[in-house]
Amino acid sequence: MNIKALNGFKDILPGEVELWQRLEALARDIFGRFNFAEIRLPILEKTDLFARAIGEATDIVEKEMYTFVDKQVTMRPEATASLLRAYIEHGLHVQKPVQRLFTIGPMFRHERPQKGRLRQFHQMDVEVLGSTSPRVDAEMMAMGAMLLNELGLTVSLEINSLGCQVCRPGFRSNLLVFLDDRHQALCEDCKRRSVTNPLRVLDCKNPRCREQVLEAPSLQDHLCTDCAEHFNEVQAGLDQLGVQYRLNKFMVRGLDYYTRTTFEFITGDLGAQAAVGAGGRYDGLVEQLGGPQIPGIGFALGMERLVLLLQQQEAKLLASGVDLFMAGLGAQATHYGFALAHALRATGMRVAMDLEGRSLKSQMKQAGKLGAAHVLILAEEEFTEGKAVLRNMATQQQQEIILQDTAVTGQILIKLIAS
RNA sequence: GUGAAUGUAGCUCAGCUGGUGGUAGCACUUGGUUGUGGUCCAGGCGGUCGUGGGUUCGAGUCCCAUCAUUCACCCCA
Repeated sequence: MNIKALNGFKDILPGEVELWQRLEALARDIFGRFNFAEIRLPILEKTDLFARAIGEATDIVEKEMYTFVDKQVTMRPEATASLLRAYIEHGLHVQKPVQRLFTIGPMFRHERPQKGRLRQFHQMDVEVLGSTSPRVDAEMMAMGAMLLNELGLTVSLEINSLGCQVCRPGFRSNLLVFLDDRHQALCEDCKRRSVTNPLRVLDCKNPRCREQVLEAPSLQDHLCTDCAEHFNEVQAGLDQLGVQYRLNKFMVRGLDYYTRTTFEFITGDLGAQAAVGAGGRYDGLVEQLGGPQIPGIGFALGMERLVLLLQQQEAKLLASGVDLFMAGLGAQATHYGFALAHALRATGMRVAMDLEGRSLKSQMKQAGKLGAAHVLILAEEEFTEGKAVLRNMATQQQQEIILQDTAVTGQILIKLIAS
């Protein structure tokens, strides 16, 4: 076998899939509690959409997109751009002044894979459009925290404010002056960053840069009164809802569209991939994409990273996949069991049956491995007398049952197993 | 895109300075129990040693290339 999955692409096998299902089910439940509606979006969009939304100069757009060059289309590297496109295209802002939407699905970025980072990865993406209320920011983070908490994960929340079009330019030019003075002391990456994306120098991991940056002009001191007040109210909201967080004035988000509130859910258990979820406000983005002047805020959770944490933090789930194992011995009895299994499945019961004609011992082994709650033993001798044996695998108790036609026997079994 | 490490059974791994691929563990399977699971015991199935070259009488082992994986950088969820 020399055909393998592509580098950075993974199969999710039975065993792990159950974890994904549990994650999605809980997320849908919680998003529902907060009155979010699901939206399903295409994976392929015009390349231009992402270039405009994410930013021409970002790494994602510059070198990480899967693009069909001849068709000018790209497999989405993130969900927000697509979601806003759909929002604008269908005039959802007219239907409801505030839209709360979420979407779940695969994203694609051509990066070098490593732990918690794949080329096809999955995100749960949540957005609120049409509100500038700081309560929305707080509620959104509270919802993320609730999900992580109910998954049993310990993850910390860091927040910051990046200001708006009014206050960011002033901060940016002050920062540029500061970085110019220290240029020689910065690492190579930061020398480059100070030209391409100066804000990113603030969260460089290099200890020397960190030291330099300690005295850098603070974003907090440059916030205009509106932004400062907004950020204060966000924090007040988090306090009111009892959400733990930490102010990180060096936190900068990578995508160009963020304004004001930004936040990250961080773990120390995933190596270099600390962020399991992150997002922020993007008050100018809808307009920038050709829509009306509508504010928005959103965040994405990395599902691979959550699943890794669930596995790592021993959040195990062991559910029996089988209610009944049908064990048949002999042609006549097996013939009857084949039909009985089908009748039971039609009523909703999960029934497993070995169709290979193996020994009873082997069939019992299979039943044990599958975690079957009960086994119906249809053996030649009893079968000719119209009887069979129902075994409770947990208690090891067995009882004889009288066989009738499959429909009637099915009803009897359902009652016996339920009791 | 950069750096480093690693590729031997379905999985986890032994295999020394080159000399016949491991009674290895897990998993799968058969039997011990003429018809009863999870434990135990005995057997069985299972390998192009990532791939392609080279050195050598001889390569899993050394050299080169290539592909893949992992971790880190970059970036990001």
